Amino acid sequence: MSKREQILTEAINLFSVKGVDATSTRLISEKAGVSEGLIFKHFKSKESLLEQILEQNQMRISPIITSLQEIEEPKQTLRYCIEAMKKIPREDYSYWKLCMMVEHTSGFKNGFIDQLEIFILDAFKSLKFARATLETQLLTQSLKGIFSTMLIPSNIDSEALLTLMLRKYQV
Amino acid sequence: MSKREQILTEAINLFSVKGVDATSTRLISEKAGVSEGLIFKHFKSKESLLEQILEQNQMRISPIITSLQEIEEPKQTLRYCIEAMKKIPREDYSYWKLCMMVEHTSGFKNGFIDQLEIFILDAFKSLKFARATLETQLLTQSLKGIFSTMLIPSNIDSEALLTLMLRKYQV
Amino acid sequence: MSKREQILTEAINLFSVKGVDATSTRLISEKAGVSEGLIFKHFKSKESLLEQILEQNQMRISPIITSLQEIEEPKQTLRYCIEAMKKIPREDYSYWKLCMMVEHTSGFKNGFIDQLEIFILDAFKSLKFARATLETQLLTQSLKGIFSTMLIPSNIDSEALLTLMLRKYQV
Amino acid sequence: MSKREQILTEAINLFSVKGVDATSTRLISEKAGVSEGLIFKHFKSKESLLEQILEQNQMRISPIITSLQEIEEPKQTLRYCIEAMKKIPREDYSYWKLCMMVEHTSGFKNGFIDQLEIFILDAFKSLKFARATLETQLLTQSLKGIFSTMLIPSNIDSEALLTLMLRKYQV
DNA sequence: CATGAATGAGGCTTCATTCAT
DNA sequence: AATGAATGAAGCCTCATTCAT
Repeated sequence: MSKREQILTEAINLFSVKGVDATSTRLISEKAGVSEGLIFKHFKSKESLLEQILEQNQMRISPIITSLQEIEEPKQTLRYCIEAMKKIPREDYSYWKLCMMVEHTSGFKNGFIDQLEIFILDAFKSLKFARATLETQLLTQSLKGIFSTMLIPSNIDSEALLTLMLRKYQV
Repeated sequence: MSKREQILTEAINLFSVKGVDATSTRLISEKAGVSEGLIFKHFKSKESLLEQILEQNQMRISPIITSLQEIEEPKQTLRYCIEAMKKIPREDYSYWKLCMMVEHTSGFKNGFIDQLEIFILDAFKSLKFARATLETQLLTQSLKGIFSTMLIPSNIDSEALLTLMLRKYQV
Repeated sequence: MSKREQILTEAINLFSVKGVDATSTRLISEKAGVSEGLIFKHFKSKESLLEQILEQNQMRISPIITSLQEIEEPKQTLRYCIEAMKKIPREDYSYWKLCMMVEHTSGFKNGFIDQLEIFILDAFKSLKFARATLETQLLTQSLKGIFSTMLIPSNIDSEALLTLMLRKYQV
Repeated sequence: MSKREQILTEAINLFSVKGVDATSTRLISEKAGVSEGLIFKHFKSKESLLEQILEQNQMRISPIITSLQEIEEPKQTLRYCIEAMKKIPREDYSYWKLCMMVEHTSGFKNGFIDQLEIFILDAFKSLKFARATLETQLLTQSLKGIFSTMLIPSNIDSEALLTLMLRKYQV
């Protein structure tokens, strides 16, 4: 792993645990085992480091989106979306938690669940749900709630919640 | 409003908008129209200021809890819980948003919805739901998701989401 | 003990233990059980509080000086001076330690031993010591060294040192 | 002289003149011609800066100790100890004054004279003094008293005092 | 590519002091 | 005489960032 990548990795970890502002570039450099100056050589500024991290969105979600696009049956789409968060590799949790945290202070809106929204909407429409948009928003927000129990340590069995959800939507 | 209260008010506002770490005590003092030193006379430290804010939990939620306790019919309890967030005074939004944000970095867990959990659980049990605990967790997390759309600016009609939710639970 | 005196007492204690600069008026007020403002009502400023403390010099040393003045025999004077520090009441130790400390940073020079100097000089002169002045300075500085072992906790038996000194001067 | 050394030098000077607490890191940085932050890059904290200064003890005294160790004749040892303070380079005065001042508030005990103590004790023992320990303590404290007249501006001729002392001990 | 010395701005906090009550 | 709220200046320290090497 290149030094650049080490910095990225540690920054994500620290940002997601302590928050962006509470994480100093000094600490990042120490954990990454590089000099503090190198962070600025590679990323210009702390803010831009954060931006570049958040831009990893595409790269981290694309395999899941690709699979989604291949599904034709709307019910299956729905099931896939509800269970999608189970497919996230454990080492990406920090990244998605960071996305979640950032949503509160900046206008950023590219959490994991957000990106499933269009697929869910299409599925509901295909299934002739009255008020498909509203149904989409409801499911989306519910999934966000469940997703957060996966990212923040808690003693909630998120998989069980997803199973229950599947049954509710009969998919 | 006493100067102490002005400080509390401005701190909540700023914390909830910019985040705790990104809000300087200097800025709080300016917005509150007091000297910076006064913050520390009243609250000892920035950290303890945050703690004292978070302790307002009881005071801010008790009217709603009190009403809840008087309800006997479980279906009505459920309806009340689902619609509870509508009863939050607008001037408390910042406070609850702050609670939400804090959940991610500290272990703090007293968001608004969290406190409805026991009532929801009792209701589900009374209604003989199989897996009442799981149902409770699902509803709770869904409500959290919806609640966050109320606190973070978005173009989602949260009231409509709640209505839809009521219908789903047939209450 | 009046509140004014309580302030004085605690100020002396704290100054002598932590040093003047490291002792805050707030701490003094707390230990003295009075409000911080009262210190300034009585003493105008922290600096002036210190000055008023240091002015207690006369009051704290006069009984010893009085006895000294009544002695006619020079050898007895010498013995009295050497043993004088034994006559200091224990509750005055803090005061004299403070005097000692202050000597290093301000030009203040009224430590306990300093005030014996003229009597020692007279005695040496009466005893026809060659270089009476020099002898005086030597004895004075030696006594200062011994005195400091009384004021700063150490495992030196200062009384024994004084006895040895008496023997050296054959008084 | 490196910036780190400039900081050390100025810190010693200011500490010894105004006292540690009365010397601000800002002032040190200004006198040293560096930014205030650099002090903390090099020394972590003001307290640790002081500690690192006090640790210079060995470095500053070792040439004198080395010479002492080479002396075999006890009388000569005694003479050397009594006159040792004359061998201190003038630019070290501030350092030793600081050591002296610090003795009063912290438990620190490595003043210049303290380190001659074992040699003096050995000498007295070799010379078959009754109560060698007591004699040592007496001489030590006397020398401390004299030493302080060298470090604090006064119109006492400390060299003359030392000469007188030599004669008293007949060395 | 990588470091480490260096900086200026700003952060939290404490201080001595004042003033209305 | 006594308090407690309030202040402005200053203190120590950390931060993101730059630059020479």
